[in-house]
Amino acid sequence: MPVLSPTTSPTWTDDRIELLKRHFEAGLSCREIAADIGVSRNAVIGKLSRLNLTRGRAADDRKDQDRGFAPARTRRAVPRLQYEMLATIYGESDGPAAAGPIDEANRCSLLELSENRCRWPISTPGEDDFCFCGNTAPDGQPYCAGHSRLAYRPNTRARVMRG
DNA sequence: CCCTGATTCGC
DNA sequence: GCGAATCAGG
Repeated sequence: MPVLSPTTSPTWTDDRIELLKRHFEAGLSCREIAADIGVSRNAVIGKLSRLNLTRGRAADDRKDQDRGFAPARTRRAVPRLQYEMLATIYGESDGPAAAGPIDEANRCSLLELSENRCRWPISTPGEDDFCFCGNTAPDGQPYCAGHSRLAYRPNTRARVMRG
C-alpha cells in the first residue's frame, strides 16, 4: 500500500499533539507552545480544551457570553502579535550596562532643585527622608540619564525567555 | 495596559 | 474537529 495522501494541510497530527502535550506538561505557556509548534495560541488552547487538558479551570460555569452576532468573522490573521513580540525580544539591542549612573550622593530637597537637577523622588512624600535625586539632568529633561530610562519605559516587560 | 487562559461558535 | 473571536482574571 502507498504511504498516504495528505491532500489537505496536516493540521493536528500525532506528533504535533505529542509536542503539544509534552510542552504543556513541561509547564510551557500556551503562547510558547504555539510559537514552537507554529500555530496560533488559540489553536493550542482550543486543542487542549478539546483534549480536556486544561490546566486550571474545569470547563464549568462562566456566565453568559456573546451570542447572536456575526459581523464578519472570517480570516483576520493575527499571528502578527507574535511576530511583533518576537521581533521586539530578539531585536532588543539595548545597552546591557552603563545606562543608569544613579548617584545618591547628590540628593537634595525640593527647595534645592533647579532646572538642571533630576527631580526623581526618593522615598515617600511626607516622610522624613523624602528628597530628590539631584543629579545633573540633561537640558529639557526633568530627570537625569539614569532616571529618564526608568521614567520612560520603552519595554518594561523585558522578560528573558530561555532560548 | 498587556498577557495568559478558557469558552463559544462559525466554518 | 479546527481555530478566530471573545470574555475573564492577573
